[in-house]
Amino acid sequence: MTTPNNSDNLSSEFPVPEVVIQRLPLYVRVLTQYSSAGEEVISSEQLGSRLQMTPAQIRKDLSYFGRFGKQGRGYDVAMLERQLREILGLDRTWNAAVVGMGRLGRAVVSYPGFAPEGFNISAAFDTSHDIVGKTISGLHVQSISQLTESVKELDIKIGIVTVPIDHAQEVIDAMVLAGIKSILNYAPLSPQVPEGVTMRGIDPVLSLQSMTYYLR
Amino acid sequence: MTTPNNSDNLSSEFPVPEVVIQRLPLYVRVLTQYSSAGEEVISSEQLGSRLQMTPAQIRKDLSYFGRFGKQGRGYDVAMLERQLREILGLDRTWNAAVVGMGRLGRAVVSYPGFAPEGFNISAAFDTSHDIVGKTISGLHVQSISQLTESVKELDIKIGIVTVPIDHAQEVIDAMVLAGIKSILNYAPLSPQVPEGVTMRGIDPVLSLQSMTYYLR
DNA sequence: CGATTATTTATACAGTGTGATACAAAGCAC
DNA sequence: GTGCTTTGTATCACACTGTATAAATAATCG
Repeated sequence: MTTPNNSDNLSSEFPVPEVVIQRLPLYVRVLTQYSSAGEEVISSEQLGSRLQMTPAQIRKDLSYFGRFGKQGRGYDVAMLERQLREILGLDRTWNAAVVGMGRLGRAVVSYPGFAPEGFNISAAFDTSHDIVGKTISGLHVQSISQLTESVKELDIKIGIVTVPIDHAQEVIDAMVLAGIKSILNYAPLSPQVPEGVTMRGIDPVLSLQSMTYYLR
Repeated sequence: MTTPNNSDNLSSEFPVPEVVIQRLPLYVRVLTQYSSAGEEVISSEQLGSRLQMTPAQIRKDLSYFGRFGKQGRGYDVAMLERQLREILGLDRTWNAAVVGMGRLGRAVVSYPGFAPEGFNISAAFDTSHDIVGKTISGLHVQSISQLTESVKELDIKIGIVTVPIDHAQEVIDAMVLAGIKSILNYAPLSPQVPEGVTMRGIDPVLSLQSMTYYLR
């Protein structure tokens, strides 16, 4: 049985599988689209066909957190979106710090996709003295030694790593030391992080390298 | 039993799980590091500690493709790297086309991480007449209508999508029509692709949105 | 140089976790 | 109230991960 306690399915009672958590943002995205298309109700069938998943998979994922649907009708789009955003912690904004203000870091801080989703890049850091002190995209670039201080001052909860591979692990260590618990890593390596710190890697080369297998 | 045929473990005989394929590039990466550090032999134990995996996991993954190790010794670094690269199709170069020459597309074509790994961006496309005809990072930007022709002419096997979300699906459809079987998608949506086409999404917002769950 | 010990792979086996199927219960429409 | 739709979940099936072990190789020592 997937749900060890059949009397109550609230999320905090037992761990929700990581895969499920990773799918929730997909649901949110589709719900947002449906909502702006003026739809008020959506079925697991409709959600599933959009995401190429079985309807049952979606129902089961949602059942980890409660009962959101109406039988014979489906899910209220606005309500479900609101609930899922709350579950994921997307009903507020989050401050992030970018470390590494080279080409990649500049691209990240000027990427317009973060802010509308509630992710504010509120501080920028680098190790090189050539860059520290400059202002890039409205951000004053600070020395990495100021990281801990800024994290506290600006309530930064997310670290974004855009340094070259040979500095990545030390930057990540510094982030962990500064109390950051969520790290988005653009450097092409698999870093070591302690328990309790969540890491996600963005690595297009890795994606390409696994696709070529199917090309031969 | 995971290996339905115990007499022969060669890859082509039965499907290798997708998760395994996605881990192989990680192994290649660590092997490359070990190799350039002058190490000649590596154990599944060492590989595992680098990637935070159990040694048995690694041995089992490798066993899908053959017997590469020597008992009591480990794996020959150079040999295993060569074998894995061959399995993944990384023992050659691949040509890719980028569609969408806005901010993101420009960042992608100027990203220096692709070429050293054998991925050459050999053509660039856009829909906007403002951009078509310009030269960006040494690439002549063509109209999307020329895609099929270029794919054949330049032996392009990989498509990279960097258009805004509202054009992404049609661009992907065009790529599929042009015979492209591997697509790397930077647009924040879950596109529909037919069987036989492999898709990988690069979406930092999605990654952030699943990490915030653990922050609350 | 042969025997013994240590190491490490390859794999059988077991347990866990994830996805699909099936159906009873619940709501809606007419 | 009857029939239709869709959810929530129990059950099943399968894929994946971890444990344990036999076989093979290397290293050590008498």
